[in-house]
Amino acid sequence: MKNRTMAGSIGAEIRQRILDGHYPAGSQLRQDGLAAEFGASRIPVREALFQLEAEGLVRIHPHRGAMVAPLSPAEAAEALELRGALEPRLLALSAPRLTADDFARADTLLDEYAAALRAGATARWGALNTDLHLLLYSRAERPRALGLVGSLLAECDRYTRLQLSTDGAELERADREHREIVRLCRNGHVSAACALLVDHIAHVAAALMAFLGDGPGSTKSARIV
Amino acid sequence: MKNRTMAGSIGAEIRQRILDGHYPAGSQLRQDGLAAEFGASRIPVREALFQLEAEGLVRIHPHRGAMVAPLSPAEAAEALELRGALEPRLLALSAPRLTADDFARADTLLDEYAAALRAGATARWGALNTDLHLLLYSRAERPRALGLVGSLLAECDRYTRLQLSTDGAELERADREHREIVRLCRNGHVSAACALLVDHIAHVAAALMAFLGDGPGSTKSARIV
DNA sequence: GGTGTTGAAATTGTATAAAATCATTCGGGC
DNA sequence: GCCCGAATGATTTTATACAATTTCAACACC
Repeated sequence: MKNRTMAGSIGAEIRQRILDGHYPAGSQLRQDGLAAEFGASRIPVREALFQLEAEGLVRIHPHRGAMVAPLSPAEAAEALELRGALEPRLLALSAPRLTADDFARADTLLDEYAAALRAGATARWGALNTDLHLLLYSRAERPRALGLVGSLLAECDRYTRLQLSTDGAELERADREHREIVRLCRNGHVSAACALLVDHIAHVAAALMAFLGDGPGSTKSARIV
Repeated sequence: MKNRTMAGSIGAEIRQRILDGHYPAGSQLRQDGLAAEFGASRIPVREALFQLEAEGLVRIHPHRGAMVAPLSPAEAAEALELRGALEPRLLALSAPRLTADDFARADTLLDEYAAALRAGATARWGALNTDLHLLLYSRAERPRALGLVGSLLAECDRYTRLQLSTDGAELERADREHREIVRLCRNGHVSAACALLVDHIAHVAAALMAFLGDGPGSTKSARIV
């Protein structure tokens, strides 16, 4: 446990379980049960839930408890819209300042990504994707925007995980685009990298919308929630 | 008190006091003192502080307490950058859907603004500015972006309040631009309104940066923090 | 048969009190 | 004289206990 406070570590664990799908979307998160599960009191659990609500992963209704934020096409679209508005700006600021160590770490992430791709380990993909994107923006010196994009990436991972259970071809395309973005950044072609990033996010959005619209269920929200 | 929970009303009150300057930037917020001040326990105070930290108005260091988020030119610049990235998109989506009632309410806000301007009541200005901007974006159907912009507007108000103590001319310019934006939206000139909004935010940013740089103190951060 | 009401059970919100952590200060050693 | 370390004080963090609110179900009533 690297977190100094219990609320922080509990929050990190709950976040992980939400992203893993261990706590399904829309399910109630009872403070008492969580407290018993973590061997703690309800107060650090409450604080963890508040933090997760700020990140958008949990919804809290006063006197009615907390639930895992439901998945809806509208919210996925909004999250991807925000990513499309913010990430290119961050990349434009950060790319010229990326160091050799940063690119080395990016290569490592890309290799891990490819390994997970061959192994079919979709569980690792979400974290790797988030780490790569945040690494590319890390030199922008925009801490608030960076934290916000981190939350958005986590939220998008929840939807992408659904999508990947039926369609794995998107992963290869994402891998190619990631490699190309890194390559363009390394060679100093910042504006080209940003343009490709815009396409990348737009394509993820389009594919996800197509998937959410053509889901096996009859109605969209019913299938997802 | 319209809030259903005590933590909510305490949070609203603390937020108001931060925006009013009643709790100055960088000052410690002791849970015990706040609890005594509100006649409540420390737990709802804690939850209120967590919520305010998510909005960016409060910084919490584990085991070291909470403080009002300090003011720095870098953070002001980032907040205005984010506003510049988000608000035009929201206006483009919302403007075509604004109703007659919305415009009537906008006129009311503009009149109140003008009245406050004549009376020299800069205290009212922040809330009116926030309300007007959020009203213009309210039909975009982007709840997450709207909440985020609300937080950014609140944060910007803290800096603008500083600036207005020495320079009141900016208020008139803002008033003119607000009226023009509303007029363009009402007449269906959405893209022109968005372009003016971009200029509006850019000008606020430039004026604020000039003020923060030319402050009476020698160094920038020392004067502000 | 449908609807409104009333009661109990469960869950959340709050208060009080104990435990852990951090900053400070005083004393001792180099 | 200056730096390092332990005790002290304050503050946060967590646990336990209590109060307020909501929800669900049974039941009377229209």
